[in-house]
Amino acid sequence: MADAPAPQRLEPAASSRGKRHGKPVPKRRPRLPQPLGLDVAQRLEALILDGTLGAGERLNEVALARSLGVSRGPVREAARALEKTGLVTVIMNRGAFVRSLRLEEAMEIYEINGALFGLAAANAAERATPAEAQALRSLVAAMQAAIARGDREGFFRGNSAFHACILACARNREAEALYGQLTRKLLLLRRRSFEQPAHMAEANAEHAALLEAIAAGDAALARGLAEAHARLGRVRFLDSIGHAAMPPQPATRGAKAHRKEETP
Amino acid sequence: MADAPAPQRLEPAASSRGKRHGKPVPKRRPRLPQPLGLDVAQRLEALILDGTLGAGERLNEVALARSLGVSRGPVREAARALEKTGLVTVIMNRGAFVRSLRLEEAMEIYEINGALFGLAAANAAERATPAEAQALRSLVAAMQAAIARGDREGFFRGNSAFHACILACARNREAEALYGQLTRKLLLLRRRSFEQPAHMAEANAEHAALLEAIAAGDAALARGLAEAHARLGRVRFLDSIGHAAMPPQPATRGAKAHRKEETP
DNA sequence: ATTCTTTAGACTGTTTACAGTTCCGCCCGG
DNA sequence: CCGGGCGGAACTGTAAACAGTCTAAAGAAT
Repeated sequence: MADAPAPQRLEPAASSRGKRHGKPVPKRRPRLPQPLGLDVAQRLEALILDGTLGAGERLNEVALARSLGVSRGPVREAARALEKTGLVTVIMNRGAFVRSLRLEEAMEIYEINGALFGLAAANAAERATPAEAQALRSLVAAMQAAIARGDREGFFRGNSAFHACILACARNREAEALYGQLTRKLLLLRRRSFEQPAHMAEANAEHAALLEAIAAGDAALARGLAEAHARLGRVRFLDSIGHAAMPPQPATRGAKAHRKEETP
Repeated sequence: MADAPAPQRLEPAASSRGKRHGKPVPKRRPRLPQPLGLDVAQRLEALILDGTLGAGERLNEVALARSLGVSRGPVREAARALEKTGLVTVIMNRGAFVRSLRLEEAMEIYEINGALFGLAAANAAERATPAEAQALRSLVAAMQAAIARGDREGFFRGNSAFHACILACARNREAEALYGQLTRKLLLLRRRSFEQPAHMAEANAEHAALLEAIAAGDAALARGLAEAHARLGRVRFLDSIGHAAMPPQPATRGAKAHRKEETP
């Protein structure tokens, strides 16, 4: 009995909109150039990938609306958008739930990402400009420096930038968007990138080889290296979480999860 | 100023809900098991792929809502969902427009589809059951029959089923969904599949070879054949529309399109 | 005649209100 | 003691109302 049977409330009192002194987020928004729903969606996505909204948690429309200072409409739109990107699941008459990525699905996404990355690398080898190749080179150097000083976060950022840069070199906007979306989805599982130093060094060596293949214009080699990198990245990920299944159930913080919390 | 300064709104015909004698679809819907927005999205998608909603046309929320017998909320949701799938573009304060796929984007999608299909074929070679192989075989036979009797529609259905079956054999739900989505998006461009008989025969020969590779469990060969099939399919598509650019602009029917109709 | 300004209209973005459903606790009968 | 209806609260789905924006046509000035 971790919590009282009382209904969970994000806001304690919150009787109505009559009082004006304690309201948390009633601030006027200064002419947003984009629809509110999009903004809300981005914020919700950040909240989810950030872990503030735990896996399996329900997105209470009214609570979120009050918390974000908007009405339910944009929140609904945002939830539906996030459903399309796969971050939440919507069930009729029950609401939107933060999706918990099963390991199996993550493996599927890794496969797709590998194919996409291989395609991008091959294209990049044929189409990348010298400037882009140089950018890749400096990114690899930056990652090496991050590894040397044990900067996991820096490595993570460099890694993301490196992959994104290759996708950009491929001149395939669709693939670029798709890859970004899938990669974000993977973040559902590995909340925080806590790679081991050995892993980082290994990955960056692969990066260097791939970069050279691209710079040399060898599409076939680049593709092979990229696919191998994706496969090895998957293996490294599995290794970093214990090599075996380890379903993400022990991580569910029971404090927030008090209902059945199933996400079919 | 007690007298109405200007509160009286002159009724611009067909604006308010004053008249309702000619309402086309006010019928009560019998408890739909899915949210209305989803249903509306599916109907809109059909309308778009069907060509009823021409390229570049604006989706008038109120008109569509009345026409479908629902309110604007679900229509908005549907439009946003279709935006996520890439069938429409939404512009702030201007509305949702049926997207016209440029040839360049279609080529990008063809590339992605090729990578995805290659991945699926390789997996299928390793994981397909004998029953599934048999299903593929009968599909190829059915397509052959359709070709023999000049049944373009039948061939098209068989072709879709064949590809979908391979994706299903790959045991990668994510890839399956993605492939379907991308393929549907391609339908924006080639409204009606009017392949030439020679094209159909060529494609089916490739199907047969691919099928054999999958049945034999040769993943590498299957992947190569699948990717080649995708590439050749792209070439055939280009050939069937004139081999050159031919931008899809002449299709804008002026009757419905009275504005500038640009879709950036 | 042409161009700039004004002004009305239509439509989208957002909010608010209502109806139906689901879920939880509670009471009652076995 | 336990299982099964029963009522109420909370929440979602949907509809309608409100407010701001963009478009476009009409009028005035050059």
